Amino acid sequence: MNLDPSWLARPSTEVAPDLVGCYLIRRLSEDLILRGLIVETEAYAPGDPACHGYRRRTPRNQAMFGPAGRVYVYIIYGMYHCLNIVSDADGVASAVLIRAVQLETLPPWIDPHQEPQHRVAAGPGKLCRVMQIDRSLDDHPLGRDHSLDLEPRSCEFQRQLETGAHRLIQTTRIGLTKGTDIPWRWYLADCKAVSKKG
DNA sequence: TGAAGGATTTGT
DNA sequence: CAAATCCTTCAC
Repeated sequence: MNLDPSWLARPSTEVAPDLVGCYLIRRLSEDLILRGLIVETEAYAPGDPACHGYRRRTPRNQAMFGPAGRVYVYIIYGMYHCLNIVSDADGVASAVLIRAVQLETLPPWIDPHQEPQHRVAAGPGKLCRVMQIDRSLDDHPLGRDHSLDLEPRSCEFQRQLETGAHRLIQTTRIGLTKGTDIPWRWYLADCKAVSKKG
């Protein structure tokens, strides 16, 4: 990972906005590496009724309680997977849901006629589908030697944020029944790859 | 052991 | 707006 590991060992509400603009790397083989610009994230943290770790540690959510720099992957609605980057200190149930990425290049099995490239990973379930992320990766570490990795923002992206050429919007999270009023969702303004507006 | 429900997506 | 679809969690 091109990021200092301690960078993720902060509260998810700090990590989530900082992850927007970073790259998610999926290494499927030597020849097939997918890179996606993270454009939308959500934070889940202790004391948050929507957090899977809100009640207690279970076999499903145990990865969230682990150290920062690993991933928490779960199945939702019986048919989609969602990818989280585990954050904060070891023992703290904290993670950042990656809700959307903008893929640099499409994997060869995706037909560009079916859907525009900027929409194929617009949504947490869709990005896991197109990047072939499932529960077999749950609790796996991020890193240069691993099938999942993270790269920091480019200098140019950072500068565009600072000059206002890119804007980060903070608002409420999507699809929840609890904690609906907590504004822990961040996305890149005017980005076509974001799952939903608002 | 059973039932309710869910951090979604898609099509009507 | 409702269905698809099944795993997890909690109650009895």
